[in-house]
Amino acid sequence: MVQKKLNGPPPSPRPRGRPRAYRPELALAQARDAFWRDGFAATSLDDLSAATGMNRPSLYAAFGDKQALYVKAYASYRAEVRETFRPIFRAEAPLRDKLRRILVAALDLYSSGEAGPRGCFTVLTASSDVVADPEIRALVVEALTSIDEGFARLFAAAIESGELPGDADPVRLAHMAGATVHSLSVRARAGIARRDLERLIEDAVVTILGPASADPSRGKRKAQGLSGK
Amino acid sequence: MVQKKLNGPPPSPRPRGRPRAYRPELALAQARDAFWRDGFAATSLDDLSAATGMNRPSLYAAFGDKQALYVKAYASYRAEVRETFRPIFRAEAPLRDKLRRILVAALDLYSSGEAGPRGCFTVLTASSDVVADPEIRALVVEALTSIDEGFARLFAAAIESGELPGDADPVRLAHMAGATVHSLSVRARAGIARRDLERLIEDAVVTILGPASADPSRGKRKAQGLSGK
DNA sequence: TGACTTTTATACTATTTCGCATATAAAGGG
DNA sequence: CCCTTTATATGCGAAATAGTATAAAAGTCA
Repeated sequence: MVQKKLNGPPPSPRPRGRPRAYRPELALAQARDAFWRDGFAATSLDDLSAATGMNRPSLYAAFGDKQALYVKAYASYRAEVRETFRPIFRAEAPLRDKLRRILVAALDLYSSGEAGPRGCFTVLTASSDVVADPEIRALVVEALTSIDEGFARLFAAAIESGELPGDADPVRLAHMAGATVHSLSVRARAGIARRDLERLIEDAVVTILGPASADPSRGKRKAQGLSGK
Repeated sequence: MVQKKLNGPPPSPRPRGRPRAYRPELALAQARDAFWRDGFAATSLDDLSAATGMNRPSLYAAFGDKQALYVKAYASYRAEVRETFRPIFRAEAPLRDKLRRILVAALDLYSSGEAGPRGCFTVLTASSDVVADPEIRALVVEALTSIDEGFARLFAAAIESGELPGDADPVRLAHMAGATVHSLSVRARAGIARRDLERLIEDAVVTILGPASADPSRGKRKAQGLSGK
């Protein structure tokens, strides 16, 4: 019985012509790395061609012109960052540990890069191009908002669970956590030593949540910088 | 009595050749604005020529090549920023007002720019070029350090004067104030509304110094987020 | 096998970019 | 009035850059 034409979409329908010599997702990640390091203007198509292993006509066929490729690369960065942080934000853990883990994960991300730490694509690379390109600006605003909202949800949940006092202002705390993330990004890219950045993280945790109780057996922590507005 | 040759340096000795058609300081400021807006790579010599009104040979004679001009432009930015903030840091005022004024002055600076807000040259433009140029990196590290140290001195003086409790940690508070500045810069350049950024400033002041006392007649403010290392 | 389809590889063009060579302009000195 | 000095103006040229035309390659389908 011939069933070829009756099948739904097979797992791999093998397209008609010559097969691709690259994997689109991988190539996009490599282009993203190049843009992330050098920015839009300083990354030439030759650089992108070398980074992806694709020649220019293939780049154009796959992603469009340089501008379109940049937008796609940045969007892929954002998607990957979301995937990285979602489980950390959702993890079951005490608020203080969770906040610290989030900031350390951000630091890890910003410190990565073979040719030196790159900071955050949103904060450094894309923000620079914001003046020239409204599409990038919209993406950057969305990213900044999303950071704040993630932290605000975190703190709101902590109020709900009693880990923060009821009169704490989640938006205010989220602003400061977001500012810490931005600052980590800038400092990491400047090459500030990791030890100093870990110190910054501790300073932020203490400032946002108050000093850790010396005696964990006491149910109520010394809450500082929490209430008000 | 002929005294021409005996005089010390006259106020304007009139140099020998054809007089300059530009004022070096002004031209440098205009080049700085161009770099500030678009970054190193995206600013061409034609752009710089148009911005300064100088043609390229004059640019080279006055400032050297593009790289050297960039470094000089960034250095001039730093010098101007220092001049702007020195009096605000030194002003005689309550700590809370002073901190707020500093942050508002930063916001004003970052919001400036004819073609949209530019953020901080250090945080956005120069940081992007840090990966490629060690000289820029050194300047950026110096700038970041200088921000932290300025705030740390401010808080240390406040401890000295009794405005902050003796066990407050000036470096920790300075880290958070610096982070607020970095965050303001990023958000301003992204085009976040000024109202929201003023809210961020208030949130930072409250988080760093604790909520303002509702009753100023009481000598001791409710100190929050202040003590502890 | 041979027509068809899609991708890759090479080479090309038009433009931009940086840096500089050369010629001209505007001042002072003797 | 001519020479020297310094700056400006024009424009050249080599290299880089973005984007594309064209042809070869590597598959499928019948």
